[in-house]
Amino acid sequence: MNSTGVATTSRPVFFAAPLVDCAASSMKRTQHCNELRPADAGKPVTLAGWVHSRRDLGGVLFIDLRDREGRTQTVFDPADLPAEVFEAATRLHAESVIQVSGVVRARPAGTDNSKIATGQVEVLVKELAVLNHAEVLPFPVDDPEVAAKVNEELRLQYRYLDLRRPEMTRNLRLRSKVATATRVFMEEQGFLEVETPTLFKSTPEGAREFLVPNRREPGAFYALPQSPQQFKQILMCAGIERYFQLARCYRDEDLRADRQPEFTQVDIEMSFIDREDLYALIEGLLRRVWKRALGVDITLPFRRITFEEALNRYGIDKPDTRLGMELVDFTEEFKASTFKVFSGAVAAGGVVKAINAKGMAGATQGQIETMTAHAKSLGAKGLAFIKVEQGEWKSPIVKFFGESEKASLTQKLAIEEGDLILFAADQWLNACEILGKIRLYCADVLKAQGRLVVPADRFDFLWVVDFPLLSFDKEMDRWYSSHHPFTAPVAEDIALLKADPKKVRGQHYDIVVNGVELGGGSIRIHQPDVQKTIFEEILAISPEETKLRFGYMLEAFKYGAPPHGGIALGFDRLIAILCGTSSIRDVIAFPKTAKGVCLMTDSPAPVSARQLRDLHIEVKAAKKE
RNA sequence: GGGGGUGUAGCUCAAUUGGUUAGAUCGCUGCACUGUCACGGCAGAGGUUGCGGGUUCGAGCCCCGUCACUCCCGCCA
Repeated sequence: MNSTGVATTSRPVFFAAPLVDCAASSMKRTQHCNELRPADAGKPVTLAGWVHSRRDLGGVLFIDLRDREGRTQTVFDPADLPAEVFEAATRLHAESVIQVSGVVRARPAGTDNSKIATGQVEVLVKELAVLNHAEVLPFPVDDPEVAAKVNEELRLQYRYLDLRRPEMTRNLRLRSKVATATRVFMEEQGFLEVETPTLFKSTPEGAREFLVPNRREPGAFYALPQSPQQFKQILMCAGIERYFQLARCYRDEDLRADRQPEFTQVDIEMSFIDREDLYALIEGLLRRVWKRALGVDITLPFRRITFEEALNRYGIDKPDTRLGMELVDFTEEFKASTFKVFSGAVAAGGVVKAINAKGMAGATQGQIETMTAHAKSLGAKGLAFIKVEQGEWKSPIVKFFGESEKASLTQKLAIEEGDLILFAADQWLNACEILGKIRLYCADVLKAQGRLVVPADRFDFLWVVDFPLLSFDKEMDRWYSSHHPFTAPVAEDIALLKADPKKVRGQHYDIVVNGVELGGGSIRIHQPDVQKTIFEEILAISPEETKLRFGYMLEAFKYGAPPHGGIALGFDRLIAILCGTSSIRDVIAFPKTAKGVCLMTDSPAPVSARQLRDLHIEVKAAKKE
């Protein structure tokens, strides 16, 4: 096949490994498909890749050859080729894998293609090897517009075709780049990457776990870790001082666009630090990542906002500060209002808050109903609003407002023609959360109408701090950890632990960008007595239970535990933000559906009776037909 | 567990609101074509309208059930 005597060039060969196909092994590729330029004219080359498109003009045939790097046009001229080679080329389908040898030449004047990087040259083919003949595809991979709209079910079933699309390849490439940048940065900062077990022990707190049966002891199970939390703290006790890991984590909860049953965290833990050290570390890491991935210089340090302020101004603990439309408090103004819904809420210890959805006075009945449903889902009776149209305030409640109340609203909300004002009157947290949800809904509506434009390259980072350490579960009548039970209280609040648990702030922090919770962490408790107090007196876990579940940790803390803290960043979400996609499925090579199914391999799947017997498992549910 | 959306040719979508033989683009097959690059031209094939019931003279369209995908709530310490 190598009759043209294709020379080995001095250029670096893209893949050093030999091709598997024996027939073609004497003809390795010399360049990839995004490499040839006019300066290469006259060179004998060999390219390999997928048939991206074929243009058969009868006399002359063009095939665009594609590999991971790009595309190159190849030309088959029957005057120059044995009939059977030309014939074979005319029969090629899209996505067949071929290898061609030939000579590079500049394209004839006027036939350059400015859309591709190799558009000034082409390869005049002398030899062709069909390495794999592709059947007709279930969906096109060459047309970005059509391919992007293909039913996700098909894309997941034929994921290897989906991943050939340049958009998807780009995502995986960026993911790899960020993973490497992370490792390099953490290494520079003196961190050790330590792997922790994925066969762990069940820890009933938090997310539902995947259990792994074990054949040696009937009824005993491993669990896949929700995160390496406990191992990384024990590594601090082990004197590692600075640990990180790109850790795979598993949670058996219902899925979302940004949640998969298995996902990756950039997991970090450090000894002898306080919160400031951690903020600086993560800011440095994210600056490096943004620079490497997007070439963007992000501004440091990040803004900080307390949990309370985040709720007060944005109605959510992960604010998207790009959207404006901040919540405004009117508790004082409506304390004595004749509108009983407002004054009554204040009398009951609640607040009155409002937002101005600029330019949404034309909201449809359906949109108002959707917003009302949001409010009701959080326990509100209804949703009060004012439409400002034709210089008038159109609202069922405006008749209750006095002049000073109206003036105050106009001033504090900067009300103008075309605005929509929305109110919430309830207990503080609830009122904030209602308007927080409505604010996001309004932003979506305004974005769809083109009235709110958020630049794609804007990234609003912020630290959310001073979370309450504990939350109260009314149904269960007990306190539980807002974050996790190893979070240290803010030092000056420790005295309040038993007296007023609600007021205790945790040394917990979340990193948020554009309204997405990218990660969170905390300074941990390293004194066994404080930890014991939290477990037994606050969380009301019995000493026996504590010993059973966390005994090894409390034990480890007895023998010299350094003060320590850490954080975990959602790696998939991080990559999704960098790629500008809202679904992490687009940045995971082989994701699962919303029901946790892999459509390509058809897992999960039944196992044989023998496997079950070995594992001492009896399946009682009825078999599906 | 609950709510919304979607399901029609290999792909992406139509089908005048229950009425004749379910259409179009791309793809596919065939013909012709020597400078295309989303090649262009001519012709053709391709359908259990997700599946199962029901209402009706008549159902892609209405009703009930079911399956799959998707978005959201609950859940995710």
